[in-house]
Amino acid sequence: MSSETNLPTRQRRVNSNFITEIIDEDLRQRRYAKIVTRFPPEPNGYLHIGHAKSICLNFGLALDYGGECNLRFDDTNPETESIEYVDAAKRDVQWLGVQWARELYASDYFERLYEFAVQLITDGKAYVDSLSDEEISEYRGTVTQPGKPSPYRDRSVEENLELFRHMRDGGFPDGAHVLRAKIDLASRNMKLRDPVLYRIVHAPHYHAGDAWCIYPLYDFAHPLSDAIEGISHSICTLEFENNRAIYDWLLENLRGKCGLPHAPRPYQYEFARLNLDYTVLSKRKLIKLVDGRHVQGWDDPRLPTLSGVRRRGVTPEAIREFCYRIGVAKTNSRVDLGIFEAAVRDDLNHRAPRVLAVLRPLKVVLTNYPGGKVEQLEAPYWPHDVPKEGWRQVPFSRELYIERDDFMEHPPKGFHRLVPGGHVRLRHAYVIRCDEVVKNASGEIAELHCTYDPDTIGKNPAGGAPKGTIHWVCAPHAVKAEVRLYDRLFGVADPEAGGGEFTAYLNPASLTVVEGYVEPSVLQDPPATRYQFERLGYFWQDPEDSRPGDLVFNRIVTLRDSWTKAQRK
RNA sequence: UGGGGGAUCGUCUAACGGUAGGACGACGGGCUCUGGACCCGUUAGUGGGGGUUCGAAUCCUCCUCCCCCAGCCA
Repeated sequence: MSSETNLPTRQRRVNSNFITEIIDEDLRQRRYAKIVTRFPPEPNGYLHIGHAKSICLNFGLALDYGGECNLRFDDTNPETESIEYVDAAKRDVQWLGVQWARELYASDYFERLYEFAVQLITDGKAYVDSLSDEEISEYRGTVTQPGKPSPYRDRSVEENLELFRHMRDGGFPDGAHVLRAKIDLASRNMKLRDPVLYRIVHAPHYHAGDAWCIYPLYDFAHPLSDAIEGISHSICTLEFENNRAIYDWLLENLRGKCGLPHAPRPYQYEFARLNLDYTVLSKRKLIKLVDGRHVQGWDDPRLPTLSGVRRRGVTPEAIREFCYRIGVAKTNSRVDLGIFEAAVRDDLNHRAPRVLAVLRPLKVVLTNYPGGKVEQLEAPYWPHDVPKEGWRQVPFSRELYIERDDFMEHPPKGFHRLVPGGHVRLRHAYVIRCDEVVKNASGEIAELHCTYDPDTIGKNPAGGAPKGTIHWVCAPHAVKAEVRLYDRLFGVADPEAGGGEFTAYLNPASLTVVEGYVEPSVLQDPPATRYQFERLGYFWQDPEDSRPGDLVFNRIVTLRDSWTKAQRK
């Protein structure tokens, strides 16, 4: 299977899909000198991993085919857009590790777009309509009934030109007139029933300032922006399939005019947007979660926003790998969260040094260990299967903390951890035996009295290897830390299904905060270090809230856990 | 009831008239001072009916189901 990319499949940023096939054919036919794509966010919300799919696709194709990809802000609606979102989007795109050829704004084309509109009017292909928005809606008909022409549809070119100029000059209030394409009121495609091209909005624009009081709509601005930039392949999502007819109509009527080349021209292709289990990927719903204080901001680590997953600790490489794995197609689909988590774990497994931390401490006293003694044990950062080297010292003394879950007074079958009278290996340290369970007045387990076997560093005791190894932290040296345990944001796979308000399905346990202990070596590390807390998961310090004397860790993702899985059966 | 799209293992995705493959998962085994990782194996799919063909996921036909379209949002 030869390809125009000349790249072996494994080195491609984008798995072959229906779009790469189109590009291969276009290149074979020499329709374009090079491929040019664009990522066109509207700056009215934060980017999320659905956008990451589009970013990886558009920038990935540019890389694979030696073309280029622009970052273009599709900013034609002054009432919802702001510079905050532009800055956030740029930050997120850069963080993802892609590089745009040019940073562009549709609003920079407003003057050219105006000229295109005048050209359409001059050609008798657009007219100023003075119906109200309700009337326009009525006149448009329904999916089964054709629309009927507005009484203003046959205004003269001169009158249209005059009116349109006055629209621009500010002579009319909002909604008084619109500019419409003169296409076909009876079209089976509703989008073609004389779509509105311009509306009057007396509002300043965050980028264009107060230069305009008329603004183009997406259907007008987008294809022409593509054409201005020399885009070859304009990739968008499935819900724009019907809009493609307007896209083509505009470019066919304007190509070769107003400075646009006759050829080549861009073509639009649509792929299925990403849906991910247990979360929502729609700007409207994300805004609602943020504004409704269901989460603590756009960068809340539970959110699927790029700023959220970044703060959570997920790396851009993991996001890109995820996008590579899920592929691109036209089928509406919903991706299993497991695919995302697997990509995150695969990335972190080779990136994160292992350290010991205890989230729900249970004190262990080693009754046969000398009171004032402290040993420094050498512990490797990496397991045998990760080809990296490095060690740190971990202190060991008479009092330790272990995980409460790692001790059971009445264990079920198959429990390989500490039990009364049983042995267990302390990771990188000794084998201990539990001699006594000490309880408080209310009958809860307060601490464990154990004895250690001094001859078990690096070797097994005479009685044979214990069944389990558990993690621990030396009590007098333990570093206290707040640990934020994140779980899925919603309790159901598809919060948008089933009717009702989607916020009703929010998972009340999406955030659990515990006070735990981490081994003291982490104090020596750069704060952005990502760790595996052995047997618990991957963690890093929260970039916003963690302080040198007041550590806060986020759980990025858990480890696969075949024990609890087996327990459920 | 109109138009535009889409249907392949549980999930995502390949195949371009010639052995239905991969990833995630699940299941079983191995290894292991992490119940992690890794290794091996197994499971499991072409929505349905006709037709063309030596041969069909792929071409034709009928049907079913799903998504999108009646914003002066994108």
